[in-house]
Amino acid sequence: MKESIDLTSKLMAQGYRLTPQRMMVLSAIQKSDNHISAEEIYAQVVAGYPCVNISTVYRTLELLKRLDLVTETDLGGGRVRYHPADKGHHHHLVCQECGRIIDLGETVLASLGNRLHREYGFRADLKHLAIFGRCADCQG
Amino acid sequence: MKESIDLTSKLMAQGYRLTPQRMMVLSAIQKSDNHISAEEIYAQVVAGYPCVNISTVYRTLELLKRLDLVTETDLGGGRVRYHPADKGHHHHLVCQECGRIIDLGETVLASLGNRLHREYGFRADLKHLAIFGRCADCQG
DNA sequence: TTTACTGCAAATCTTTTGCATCAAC
DNA sequence: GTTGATGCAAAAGATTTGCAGTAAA
Repeated sequence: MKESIDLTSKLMAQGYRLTPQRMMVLSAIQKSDNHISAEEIYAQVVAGYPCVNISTVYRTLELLKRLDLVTETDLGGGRVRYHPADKGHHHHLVCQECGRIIDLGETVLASLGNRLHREYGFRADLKHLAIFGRCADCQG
Repeated sequence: MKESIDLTSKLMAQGYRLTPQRMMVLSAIQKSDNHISAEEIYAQVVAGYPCVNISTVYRTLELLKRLDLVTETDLGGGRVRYHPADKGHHHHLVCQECGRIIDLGETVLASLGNRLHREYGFRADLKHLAIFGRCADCQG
């Protein structure tokens, strides 16, 4: 359980406390094979510990983001999703038809990033990029 | 006033009515030199016609999108912006530091789109893409 | 005159916040 | 025992909806 060691040490290092709620939120994110929303995390946590409040989930997500244990991706349409930071950054192709999320390898957008920097002086945060469209299955 | 001819004919063609509210919403979007939010549109419209309600603005935006008179762009973080469809599609670089929005020409992402289609079979809707990061001025 | 559109108020939905209590250290 | 974290409830912000009155055709 590398991630719980990470959590413990990162929390301790900055004077935060290790609470069951925090462990459960992190664990829910680690367990999900892909991107999970705040509501879904809440549902998972409540299943094991019913009296947890959703505001705690939000506060914990805020903290875990700050500690770089989870990454937040804004998939548009108000859909904010989380995934473990240690699973690596990746880009997302979001199918607007079926909602499927396809991960792109980190390298795919590298040349785009370089070009944006060269031509616009813009440092793109391509880690959190979501590209919308239609996946192969949904093209009628 | 090409756009009001467009509006009139598109409304008539489908049995919709031409109301001052609709004209004012469209005009606010046309006048804005860039991307405008629902609240900003509302503020503009109210300035000229105080009793307009914001729900009418939202309903009108819905209609104008359906009629392809305005384009909606989700810039993330719950920021949805509108711009005239006839001003052409473009991509956006969004500075997370100062909020500035830089438009990219349509061609910049063409090769990316081709690659996504070739390698993933994914038809990317790059018209509405927003890329986050830091603009040249905000890199400390 | 018909019925689509509007204004109003209330409802949603998601996320945030104030505060008293509770528990990790 | 401290004081940071939690649960609860209420607030906030953005958007949607039901409904009765209004006005475009």
